Amino acid sequence: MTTKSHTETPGERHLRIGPFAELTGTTPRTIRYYEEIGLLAGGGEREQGKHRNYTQQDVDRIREIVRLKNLLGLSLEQLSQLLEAETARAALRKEYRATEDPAERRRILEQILPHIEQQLDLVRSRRAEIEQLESELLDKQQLVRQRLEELA
Amino acid sequence: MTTKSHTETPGERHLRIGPFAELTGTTPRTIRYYEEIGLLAGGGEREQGKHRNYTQQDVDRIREIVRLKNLLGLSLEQLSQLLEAETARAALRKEYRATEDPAERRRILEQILPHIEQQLDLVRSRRAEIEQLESELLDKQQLVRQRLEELA
DNA sequence: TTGCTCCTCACGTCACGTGAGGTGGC
DNA sequence: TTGCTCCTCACGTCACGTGAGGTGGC
Repeated sequence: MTTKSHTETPGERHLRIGPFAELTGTTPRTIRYYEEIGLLAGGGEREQGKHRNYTQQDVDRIREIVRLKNLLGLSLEQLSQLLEAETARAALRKEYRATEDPAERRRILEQILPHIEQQLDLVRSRRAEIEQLESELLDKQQLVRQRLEELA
Repeated sequence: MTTKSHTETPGERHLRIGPFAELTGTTPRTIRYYEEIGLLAGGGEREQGKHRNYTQQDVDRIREIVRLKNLLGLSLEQLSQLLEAETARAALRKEYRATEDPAERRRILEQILPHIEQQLDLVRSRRAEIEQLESELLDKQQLVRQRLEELA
């Protein structure tokens, strides 16, 4: 067994695009496309022609993108805006940890709340639509079952 | 006020593509495209160049397509298959109404059930995903709120 | 008859899929 | 060194959007 020349850190760029895509439920082409349109900073600086490398944080980020895209049916344009807010939030978190001042901390936390609210609104209205569809299907099912009973 | 030369029937082809698209939450282009790929029988027989006309039934059908597409994220290929089953079900309903034989009716009803089950499965797994996302967001929100309390 | 809506091409776009031909790195 | 994965074009595809130029029907 070979030994790594350095210890693993969570932000280490040890993932190549293949395994990275697999971990995020996408394909290498999708990852390159997201980089192309600016959704994803291309695995750090990289000389032309060299391989992309990703971190575990990148995995989390893309997983989140894919999830929102699939579940909410957002365009990459819309996702891009949502992610800008997400990035802004990450910056705020950093600020948060950097300060000890309670007033400052309160200001930061209060900025985060409306962003969560916004996502919750999207998710809730989707859930309402799904539940509506589900209940209609259940009604149909019930109707058919009832008729079957009547035939017995 | 002008009088129609005939009485309104539910299956009457009185809708032109514009209002039809609006009623279904789509665009004329989308409707033509669905016809092009065979998802929709093009508003009855029609001589080349003449206007398409649709019925209220068509409205219901396309609304259902759009809903399933948006909520479940299905491709038109997958929808096409789902709609074949739907069409088969419509045929079964007709058979159902045409017969009085209880054994025959039972057979028909039992064919319909698994189809509803299938759609329910799709819808339920979607709902589970949405609910998972929602609960994660609620957790985040709760965490931020708690920290705000601690600062007070 | 005049407008408005509709018609049919046909090219554009978004979000990737799919090779082709070549290079990087364990 | 050999394979495998990665690289960059670049064209294809799905689900429409968007004109262009022309005709239908209240």
